[in-house]
Amino acid sequence: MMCQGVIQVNAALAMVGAVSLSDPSNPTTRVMDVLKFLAAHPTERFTLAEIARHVGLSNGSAHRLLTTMAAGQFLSRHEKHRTYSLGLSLVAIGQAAIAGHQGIEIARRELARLAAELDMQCSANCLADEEIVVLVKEGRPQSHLGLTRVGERRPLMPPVGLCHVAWGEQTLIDDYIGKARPFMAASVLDHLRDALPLIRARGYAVCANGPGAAASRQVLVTASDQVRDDAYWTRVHELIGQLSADEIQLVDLARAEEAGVSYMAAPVFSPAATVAFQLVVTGLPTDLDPRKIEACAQRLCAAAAVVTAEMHGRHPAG
Amino acid sequence: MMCQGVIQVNAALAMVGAVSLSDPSNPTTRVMDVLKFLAAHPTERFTLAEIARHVGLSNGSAHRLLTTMAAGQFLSRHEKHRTYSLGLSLVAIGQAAIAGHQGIEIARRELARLAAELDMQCSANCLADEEIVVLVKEGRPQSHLGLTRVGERRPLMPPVGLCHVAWGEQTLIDDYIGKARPFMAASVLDHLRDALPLIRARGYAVCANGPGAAASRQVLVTASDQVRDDAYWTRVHELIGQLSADEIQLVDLARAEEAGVSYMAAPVFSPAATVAFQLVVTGLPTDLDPRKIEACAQRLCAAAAVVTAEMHGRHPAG
DNA sequence: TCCCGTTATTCCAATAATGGAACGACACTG
DNA sequence: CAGTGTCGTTCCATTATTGGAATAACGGGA
Repeated sequence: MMCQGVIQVNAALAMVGAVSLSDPSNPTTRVMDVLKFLAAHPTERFTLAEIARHVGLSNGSAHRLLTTMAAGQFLSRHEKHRTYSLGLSLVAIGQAAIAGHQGIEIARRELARLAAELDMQCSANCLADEEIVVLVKEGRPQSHLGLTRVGERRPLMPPVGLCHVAWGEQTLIDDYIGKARPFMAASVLDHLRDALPLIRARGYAVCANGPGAAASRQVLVTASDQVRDDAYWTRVHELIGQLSADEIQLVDLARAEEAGVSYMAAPVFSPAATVAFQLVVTGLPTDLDPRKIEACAQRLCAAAAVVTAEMHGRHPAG
Repeated sequence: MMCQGVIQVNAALAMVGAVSLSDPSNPTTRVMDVLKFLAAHPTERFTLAEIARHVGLSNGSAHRLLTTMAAGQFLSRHEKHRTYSLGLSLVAIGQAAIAGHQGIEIARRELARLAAELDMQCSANCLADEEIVVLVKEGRPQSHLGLTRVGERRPLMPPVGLCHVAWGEQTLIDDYIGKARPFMAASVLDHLRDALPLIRARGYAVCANGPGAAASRQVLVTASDQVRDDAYWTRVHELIGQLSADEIQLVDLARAEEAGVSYMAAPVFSPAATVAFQLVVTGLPTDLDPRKIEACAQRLCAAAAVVTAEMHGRHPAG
């Protein structure tokens, strides 16, 4: 029956607040979309027309939007080339946001320590509106693939964001699995479902490397430069279908020796006992033996625990 | 005749882009206003009604605005207390904005060095839509008055923002002086006018301490907590009228021994040869002799020059 | 516990923003 | 140097958002 799916979707929407549903063209959303788009490309500059295309605006609307934002220094405008990028006001606002979330600075400190100890790439990301947003990055700057650049956004789809999902609300879990279902073999889907309790029990998530993970990375990274059109989503969905069980969650750490570990993640909890953000370690050597991996994971969890503690977070009861 | 004033105002508006004029209730502006308000109070949390009052919105509009922004993690919502503050997405966007403005990190480094050397409070601020926005702060954290907190905003009025004005466009100068004119004695106004070429020649601005400066600080600081209503502007205007010539710009450094220096500022130029932001030193000891003040100023200018150079800025030809 | 002031949320008519096209300007190219 | 495509800007009727009041849900105090 199709009914169940519909009910789930409605529940999720009611949960979120139904704003995105009833407002097909919310002006607030457009402002945020412009900022999100520009934040995903911090070093580039875009013309009015480019931005209009990327966020789906008419030139006329984009013109007033960008002019207004530039007037307030939310965007900085390069007069010569008529291009826009994030403005200085956002620097101030970003600093203020950090001041309001003590966890961020603590996380940065711990991630830097972690990156130095393990000589790996460490980052933190949070969940924003069905997307994963990179908040902090420490360690070897700008990996060869430019994989995780602060401000970048990726859709919440396997195999990323598992910590957000594993400790998230039931509706989020249902949504996550629901989005993956059409593209996964039944056995792999079951593996994904079973992975969540395991992640909760272990306290961290670990994904194996492999052709699916690599291809997925490739697409997601290169795709961050382009519009998320139907072709993009088709590719993403195809890639999800190609993921192996180990690439979704590595149950048996011994199997890591085959292809290595793609990433490990551990959650940081907020005072409200929800996942504030997750700490991620990537760029692990491929020749790590299970013992080393276990040690890395424990070190990562320790860092996450420190951050949780210092920001007065609480581990959810269950 | 009144005509001249009107002409000036129209010129200024045409300059800015006339967006703020023709759009009495621009939805983009409202988003920015909410962010600006929350950024000015990074550590506090506000209810929907409070925010609606402060930015001048109806509860209904504020509700959808805040809900939408919270859904995208532009605001974080405290479910228990139903309060809002800046969200994690803004952390990412702020980091991205910093990545796009190389000058910021260089400025932070130089300001930190400066603060350490001089044991004073150093900050950087930029001009945004007729307001001064604090971008960076280094040195003794949170002065006794909480004078300059990152994200805070102050109206562009004497005696602040002189570097922005002195090297700014003629329309900005006219606007600045025009706004001050109604509240200043003619002689003081002349002093202000004459100060701008002096600042350009010296390469920095320096204001003396005194009753006017102190009172002004007091009002501006305490006022950052409240709505900018008519009463607020009346007080600001009164205070501007009370400023002495030395409090606007200290022509003779020897006179500093009387009351000390309120602040010193030097401009950092962008590649387009405009003022990107200004570096400010505050919290100077009151017992500095003119030689020491001169040395401080030169050290400040050196820092500004380093930042300008490293971000490939150009000093304006004139 | 109840009450009361405040707050969050929903709804609809009034209002202001939007999108599309047309214009003017620019840069690039052959 | 002219042609051509793209870009930025302006304009107006259509359309979606806004503001205000009514409603519901708190939360603090006695």
